Amino acid sequence: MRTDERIAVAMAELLRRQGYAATGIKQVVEASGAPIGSLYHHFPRGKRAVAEAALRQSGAAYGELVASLLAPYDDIAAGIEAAFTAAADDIEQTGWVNMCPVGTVAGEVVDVEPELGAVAAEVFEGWIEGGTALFRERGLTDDDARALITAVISALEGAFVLSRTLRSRDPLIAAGRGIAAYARELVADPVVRSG
Amino acid sequence: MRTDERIAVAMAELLRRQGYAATGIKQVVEASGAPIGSLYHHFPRGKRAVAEAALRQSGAAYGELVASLLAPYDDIAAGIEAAFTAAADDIEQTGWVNMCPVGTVAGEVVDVEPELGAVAAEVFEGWIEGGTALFRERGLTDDDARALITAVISALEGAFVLSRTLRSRDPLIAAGRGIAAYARELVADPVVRSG
DNA sequence: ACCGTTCTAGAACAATCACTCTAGAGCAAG
DNA sequence: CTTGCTCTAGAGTGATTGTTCTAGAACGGT
Repeated sequence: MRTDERIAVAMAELLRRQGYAATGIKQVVEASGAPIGSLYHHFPRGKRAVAEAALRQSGAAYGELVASLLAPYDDIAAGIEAAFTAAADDIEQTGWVNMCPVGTVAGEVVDVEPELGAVAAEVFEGWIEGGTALFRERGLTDDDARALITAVISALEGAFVLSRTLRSRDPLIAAGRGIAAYARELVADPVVRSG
Repeated sequence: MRTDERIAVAMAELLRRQGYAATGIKQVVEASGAPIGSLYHHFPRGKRAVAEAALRQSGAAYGELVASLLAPYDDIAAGIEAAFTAAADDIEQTGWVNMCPVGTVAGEVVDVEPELGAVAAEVFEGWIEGGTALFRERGLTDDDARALITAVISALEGAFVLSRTLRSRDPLIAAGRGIAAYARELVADPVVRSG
């Protein structure tokens, strides 16, 4: 693995545990094994640039993970419930650490570090595009597919925060059941919206 | 308003914009008008204690707000959709600032400031208790009521992050529709779970 | 008037922050 | 062997962090 990748991975790992502001560049250096000089050689724009790389990298990985969880199911609702259950399993087994830093960092930086916020927005938009395509393949209209994946991601991000804070699988399970109900409703009664 | 309340309010305002770690005690002092000495007189445990007070205070306020949005509706699903729509209106009108700091701070601090995380957990649990009671009054079983309010809060918190980051009402609207569908399903087909 | 307590006021402190700088290691090309 | 470039290496920089300290203002009870 290249040095800049090692740095980005270490940053992502720290971001998902403690967010952006609380993560020091010295911590990243220590965790990655790279010296400070190397970090600033590979990322001349400093901490912000490292965080952007970390967000893009783990955003892509996490998007693929969710897609791979949903893909095996022809029944959209079953796939959604399975994905949320898998998330609950994972978060419990890893000691209630978030799977993905994007949600945490996004909430923290949108108003204070606009460039980082823009990267988080790109990641979210990528997930929405991917999910929309997936659900359209399963027969939903474009509008319904987009609304559904948006609800999936919203519920997943929020349930992660609650499950992590409460140290309980319940929020992820409840959120999964909830959005699965939405999926069933959309499959049964497609909504055609204007605009 | 008492000095310690002014300090907590100023802290809450900063927390919901930039989170815990990025908020400096000097910023709180400046925003509240109180001198540093006063702050450490009222909060001898420092920044952490101020943040705890801010979380409890705005947690209570926000819980009442959501309850007051749901209460007028006999139809649970209609109430949920209305609450999410109201949230979308608010966040758009205030320039995409989060309504409540609890979600942002929770994600940031659970693993790094356990006491603050515990306070966030208390707030979430309070919301869940209140919502469970409300939905039970509307005829749901205890388990269904608890699962539904947990899904509501999860989806609301997550959709806030997405709406704020994407500068769009869509996530809050989609999440509201989604959880409303869950409510309709629970009203039509109550699930009795064992355990 | 006097005392004790509560609260205001901000200068000062060590620690930590993101970052810069200089020096040299490693390597490929000529 | 020399040259030029990429990357490693970490000591050092000024600014900022949360917190402490000392001094005095304000106030109620006697």
